[in-house]
Formats: sequence, structure tokens, C-alpha cells
Amino acid sequence: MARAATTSDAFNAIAERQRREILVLLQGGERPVAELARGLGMSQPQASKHLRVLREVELVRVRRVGKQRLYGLDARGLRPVHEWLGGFERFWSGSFDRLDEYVQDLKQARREEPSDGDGQ
Amino acid sequence: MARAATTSDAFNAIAERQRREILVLLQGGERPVAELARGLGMSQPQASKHLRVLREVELVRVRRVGKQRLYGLDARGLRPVHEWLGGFERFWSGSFDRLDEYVQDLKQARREEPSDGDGQ
DNA sequence: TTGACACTTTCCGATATAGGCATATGATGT
DNA sequence: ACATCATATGCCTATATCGGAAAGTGTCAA
Repeated sequence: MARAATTSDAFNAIAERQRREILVLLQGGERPVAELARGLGMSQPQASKHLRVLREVELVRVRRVGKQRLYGLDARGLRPVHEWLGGFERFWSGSFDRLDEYVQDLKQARREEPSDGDGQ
Repeated sequence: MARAATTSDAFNAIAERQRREILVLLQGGERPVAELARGLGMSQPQASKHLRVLREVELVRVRRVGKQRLYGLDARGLRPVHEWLGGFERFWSGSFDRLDEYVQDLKQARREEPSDGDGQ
């Protein structure tokens, strides 16, 4: 097995820096492909490919306007990611750097004691 | 070029589901490798490899205790990721679903009007 | 030293990625 | 129909992944 497809979820899709940059540019509103490509200094085909990935995970939408294709942000797919990260917020927003580790250790010790071997 | 290394950032490191699950388990405190492997139903070598990746991007720390190696969370590396996502918060936390798109369109239109053709 | 335990690393294969370049598709204008 | 502009797709290569199986390192106990 190789790495999970970039199109398998938002996590994988945004792992690529250029894709992230596209999303940031799109915060400013819809943009045609060429403008995105220029703005990020990449070839047009490459931009298209990245946009395809973002489209497949539904982080962007397309709209045809004449010959152009306007890509727009659909950030809803980022919400679960943001929420997942939120679960870690408490670990950097305070005491959790040294002092609390103590408590962790204690909890850890108790966990170890019962020597059950299974739990949930 | 292939995909960026999983060890190149937190973004890439957490793209893998199992790695994310490890981090979640670690929220409950330090854990030895075998327990993580069991908890996630993966082989112990596989767990070790994932932990290596997480260690390289500094999302976890190790500590030896006898024969065991206790892995602990170091969530600070997730903060930039969380912050990056925060930039998109406004796009799902309100009106930005249909109505505001309008405004976007207008801004977009003005952007297009100057009909420059080349920027830099 | 020997053995058992906890973990790490190496070797292997299958897969799919990012990017370059060429080409195909599709809409517009004449 | 044809040329042109704006995008998309196909083909190619190098690379690195995840996973399994096996072998290596390091610690403790007798």
C-alpha cells in the first residue's frame, strides 16, 4: 500500500503547500485558473491538476463564465479538520508544558497498575 | 517529483489517519508503543514507524522507562496548522454560504474590468 | 552469558504522487 | 469552418510512501 490518495480527504488534500496557497488566494474571491497559476508561479496544467484535487474533496467549486472557469472557495470541508485540531488546543494554551505532565504521569501510573491487558 | 515527505511538516504528518489516531490516544497521556499498537489494531513495527514520523516533525517526544519507550504528545507543532485553518473560519461561521458570494462576485467583476492583461 | 522482552530498523513490493511537456476539449468571434 | 483563447487531460519519470516479514539494538533478570 502506498500513501492514501490526496483526494481521500481534506487532510490529504491540504498536505500540499501549493494547494494550501490556492485556498488562501481563493479567500479573496473567485479566480480563474490562469490567475491562480500566475499568482503562485506555477504552470497552468499544474494549477489545473491541483484544482482538480481540491474539487474532488469539495474544497472548491467551479463556475463557467465564458471561456473562463472561476474557482471559488468552499471551506466547509475544512471545518472537520479545524475541529480535530481544536481537540489539541488545550495542550498549547496553558500549563500543559511541564507541570501538567506530572499529572499525566500519575494517571499513567494508575493505568498501568491494574495490569488488565485489555480495556476500552 | 513525488509527494512531499511525510516528515516535511505537521500538515503532511497528520495526513495519515493512523498517525492522527495516535495523537488522539496520546491526549490521554504518555503511552508505550505496544499499547498504542494494540489500541489501534496495527502491528508494533508499523506503530514504531508512524511514531518515528511524528517524532521527526516533533509532534511527540519519547522517554525511556526500563525496556519501554513512553511516547508523549507535543502538540505545539499543531498550532500553526490550527491557525492556518482559523483563517477560513469566517467562511463557514455565518453568511458566507450564498449571500456573501454575491459581494465576492462584485469584487471579482471590478478586478476584471481594468482589462489590463498583464500584471507582474 | 544467556534468555526474554520492548522496540527499531532494514528489505521488499505496490502504488500514486508532483511536475514537465504535448495534446485534447470547449467556448467565442469572424 | 476556422483560429484563438482558457482549461483540462494524457503520458512520462523519479521518488517516497505504507505495510508485512525478518533481523537488529538495547534493557533487565537470573
